[in-house]
Amino acid sequence: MTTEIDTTGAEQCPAQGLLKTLSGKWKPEIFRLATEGPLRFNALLRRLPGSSRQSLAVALREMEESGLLTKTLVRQKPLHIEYALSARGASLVAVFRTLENLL
Amino acid sequence: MTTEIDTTGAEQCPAQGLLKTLSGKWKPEIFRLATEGPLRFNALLRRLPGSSRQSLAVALREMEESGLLTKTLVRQKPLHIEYALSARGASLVAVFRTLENLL
DNA sequence: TTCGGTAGTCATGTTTTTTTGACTTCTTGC
DNA sequence: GCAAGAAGTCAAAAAAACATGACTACCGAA
Repeated sequence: MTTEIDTTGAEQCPAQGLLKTLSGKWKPEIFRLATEGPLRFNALLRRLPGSSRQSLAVALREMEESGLLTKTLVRQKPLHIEYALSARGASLVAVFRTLENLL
Repeated sequence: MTTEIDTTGAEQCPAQGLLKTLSGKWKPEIFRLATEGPLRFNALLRRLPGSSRQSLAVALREMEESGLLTKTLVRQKPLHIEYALSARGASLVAVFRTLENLL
């Protein structure tokens, strides 16, 4: 393996970053499901037939890191984690709705 | 090759289609360059170091099919083809600008 | 009629992304 | 302690995306 220089930070436009955080086989659908309410890992896995634990874990981590989702430990009945739309994520929903009127 | 059932049309939300037509290694940058003016195949190839004729051909075709770009034969000096933003593509630019204020 | 410039296609190989299946950690209930 | 359900991790295989190099087709000028 040769040493690579990372030039991915040299983006020409802020929207490119967003496209990246929403690109991938499952992220768009995860985002849409998140607009319907908070998500739990295993339940999400079942709602995305053909997906895998691995890709979901990666997608959720990246979407959280980019500030689209929040990850919350819920101290209740069966102690679990909830992924929900962040404020930033919610503001995106509005933009997407605008988008739908143009398409 | 096994027979596959195409369920890609069963999208839950119009924005998903858009994300698809803008996902891939080069499409976002092609889109951005298109906002600066019409593009020609070989010139575009040179402006995207590391890209290939093949991926560009595919990306341009898909972006045209999805109505983001128009493809025009220009009957002039060195008879060429121009890829330009369609009206629909241009309206997206406005949305992206809105987006940038949220990020 | 051959040449240079246009815009591609095609087969192949490499690289990246995703899936698969086994394994881990934590917590609660029995 | 042991099992069961939560949310993962890891290595390896399979699939998809992309790059490379050779080739095609079209037009206009020499």
